Amino acid sequence: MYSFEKYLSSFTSLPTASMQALLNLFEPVAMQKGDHLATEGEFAKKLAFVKSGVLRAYYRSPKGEEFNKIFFTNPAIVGAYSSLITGQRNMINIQCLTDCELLQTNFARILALYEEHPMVERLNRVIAEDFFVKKERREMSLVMNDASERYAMFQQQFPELENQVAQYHVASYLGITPTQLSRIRAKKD
Amino acid sequence: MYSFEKYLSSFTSLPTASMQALLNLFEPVAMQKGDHLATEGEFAKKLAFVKSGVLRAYYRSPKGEEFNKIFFTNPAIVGAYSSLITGQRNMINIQCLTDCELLQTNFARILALYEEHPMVERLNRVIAEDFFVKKERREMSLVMNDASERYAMFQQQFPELENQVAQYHVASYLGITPTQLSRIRAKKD
DNA sequence: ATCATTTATTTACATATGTAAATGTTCCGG
DNA sequence: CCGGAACATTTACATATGTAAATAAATGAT
Repeated sequence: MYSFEKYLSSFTSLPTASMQALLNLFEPVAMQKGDHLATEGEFAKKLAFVKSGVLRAYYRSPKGEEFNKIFFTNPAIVGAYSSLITGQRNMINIQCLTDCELLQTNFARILALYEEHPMVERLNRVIAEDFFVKKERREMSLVMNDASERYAMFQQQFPELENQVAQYHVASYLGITPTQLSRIRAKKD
Repeated sequence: MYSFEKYLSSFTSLPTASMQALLNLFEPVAMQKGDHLATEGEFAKKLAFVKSGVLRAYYRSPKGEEFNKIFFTNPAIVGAYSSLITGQRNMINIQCLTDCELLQTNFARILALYEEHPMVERLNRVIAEDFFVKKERREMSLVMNDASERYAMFQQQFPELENQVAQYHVASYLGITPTQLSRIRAKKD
């Protein structure tokens, strides 16, 4: 398991005092399978680091269909990022697919560090940029690759995950129905 | 036409000196239809503001097919953002679809302002976050909406644009073939 | 262990979209 | 203006994927 500190350091190095100030904001939280970390319509407040377990972010269409957007496993930062940074109402849901151990804080507390610890703001920017790049890769693959290619990529990007979450969650992530995922799997053999 | 300064101010307010320092980095450039502002495989350097004209960002698949990712019209900031911020080789192409007037600079010159003008770094973060939110909306619509819904959304988001660029560019943006776009258009009447 | 519930696969059919080729249309350079 | 090139639409057919329902398999609670 990657530690939070090690994960943060992989983005940009922080003065020890700033790193400590930042780490101190987070407290351990145990969540259960099915629990939500963020719900659409709210104003998002929480940001967390995934120590263990699996979460998903998903949209819901007006008709109530759910669309999985991304999975989170250690190490990852999880939160309704768009809502946190814009202050707008949150449009996504974040839910534990297994029991999870998180390190959690209120995002406002991080913002409050900016003045005294400018490198925290820089870290935040670097993380935002990293999110951006990952999102770009996913967008690219949604347009350029067909479902069976995306399935192969999913297996590479999240090895093991296929055994930890329901097939229909994977299908939803790939943008297809469980039926179609079954067909793709059947064809591979 | 939105001015660059007004556009920047819409993100976050900057001290006059910082705004001036930033604006001074940019110089007017006239580009012709077909010219490229960024090409895949390079290390991106340029960042520009669109004063007039239309540009597209597009990927190319290994087989050489092109996939339009987004269009840029006034007011917008255009550049191979992922490459600029990560320093990795650029994966996208940015091309003028009409003659364009831009305000252009070398991204490194903006980074060089960070120490003396911390608000420029903040502005940059805010813009990165805005990109992120927009990208999220697009990703969402690629999964949740079918092509004919995406077409309607495109018409809303880029009114006028349909008359300025070739139909197959719009089709590529929607993730469908020109044939399919024709069918969708035919069905509307 | 057993049974009920959830999840996965399969089947049959419907629809959206792709491909390739033919046909129309628009646009631009001479 | 003309004629060719680029673009758009249409047609016919192929394929990917969706929907709904039946069946099979896995899982979890008692």
